[in-house]
Amino acid sequence: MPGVDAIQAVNRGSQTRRRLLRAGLELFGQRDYDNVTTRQLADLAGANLAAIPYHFGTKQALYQAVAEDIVASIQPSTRAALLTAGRCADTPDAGAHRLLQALREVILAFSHEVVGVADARLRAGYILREQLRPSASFDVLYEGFMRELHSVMTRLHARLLGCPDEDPAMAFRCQCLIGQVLGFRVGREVLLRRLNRDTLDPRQIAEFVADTNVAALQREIGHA
Amino acid sequence: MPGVDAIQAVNRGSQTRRRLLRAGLELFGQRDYDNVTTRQLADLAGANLAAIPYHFGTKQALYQAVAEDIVASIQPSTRAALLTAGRCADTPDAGAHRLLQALREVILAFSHEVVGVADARLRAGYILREQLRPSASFDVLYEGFMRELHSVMTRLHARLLGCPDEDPAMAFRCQCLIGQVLGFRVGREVLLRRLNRDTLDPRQIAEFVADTNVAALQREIGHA
DNA sequence: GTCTATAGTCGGATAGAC
DNA sequence: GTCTATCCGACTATAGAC
Repeated sequence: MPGVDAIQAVNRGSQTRRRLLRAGLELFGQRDYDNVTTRQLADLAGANLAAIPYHFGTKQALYQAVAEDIVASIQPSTRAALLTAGRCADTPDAGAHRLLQALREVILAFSHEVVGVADARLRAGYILREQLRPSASFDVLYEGFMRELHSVMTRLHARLLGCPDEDPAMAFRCQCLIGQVLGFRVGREVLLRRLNRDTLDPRQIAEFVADTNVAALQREIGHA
Repeated sequence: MPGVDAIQAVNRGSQTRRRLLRAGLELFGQRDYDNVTTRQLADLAGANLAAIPYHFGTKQALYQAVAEDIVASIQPSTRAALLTAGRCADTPDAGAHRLLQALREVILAFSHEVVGVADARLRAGYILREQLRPSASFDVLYEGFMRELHSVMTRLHARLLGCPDEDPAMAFRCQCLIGQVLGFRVGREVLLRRLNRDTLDPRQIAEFVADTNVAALQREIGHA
């Protein structure tokens, strides 16, 4: 049986670990890997420099642990929206209205993750950097989230437009849709300058993207 | 009058300078500022390490000179498309067909710059990094290209939809459009995995984005 | 203009006391 | 588990010969 001292030591250790992960998200979300020093990570976490090799082995391993943490902290509501939409796309007699509704929910959830939730800026920063220069963390992010998002959206589009799931045009449409959301994150500075503002309302962005795309699809289906 | 030797020295110097700029685009387009060393720049340019301080003063100054080079090397055809479209948006009696045609040309030109031309990947890499973490180079890029692109697209949309230029919704739409193109650059890895391919055809991307957006606008106008 | 050699700084990781 | 002290390597920029 472990003594009280040992248990306290374990708790202290796991808290240091958590604070290092938090500092990792904060710093790697804002700056490139090589622009973040182990000293900054340790300082921000209120930990000692040697705590990084101790808890993670290397700086690189801490960086990857942050990716796993990002995947693990995706909102349950987003997971639920993807699950519902996936089922909906698999239901043969689902009508256009229900498919569009599901797509709308997925876009809103994804937008919320990218521009809405508390750490959205940091997490999106980390993910975008991984996209520009994939490392081992990219697989974690892809398998943990992106693959399913892409797959569900593609199948919804295929059903709505009466195309096979494998039609490349469906993947292209889906890529455009994701790009629209990411554009508000990547091109944020440009948009702020254009609008002469210094903030953007995340909900407004999410609803704008969802509404314009759903409306466009509605017109496209009606027209066909 | 400068002697033959002096002229040859000047030529050699300006060629070294040009090769350093080229190496800068190559390396800063792929990696973050701090992930590129002056040694790598000098090696790739076939120049000496000390040539960087000599020609540019500092590594940072070389980095900024690359931004100016990017703006300067935007295709004349793209400049022409923007100019034509801007004039078109300012012509009070321009019909929807002409406005849509102009928009189409601008999207094609922009897509070509981002995914088509020879150094598109490198230039887009540089610009995307600047968007994620703006430095002094961001102003160069914004004033040299982005502002006009955004402005022209916004005005075209405003005319097409009968809204005032200042309507934030027009800027939002424009942002979505730009995001769609950038999405194929940023999310390239994800799309390739989804399609189980290892290349994408730039022309296909450009025409896909242009066609889907123009068609959607046509339906929207017809419907209103 | 170009080169070699070097100064000066800072980074990640380790060793070993507590 | 945490700390201090330290090693070793890599980087930018400069000095000064050619």
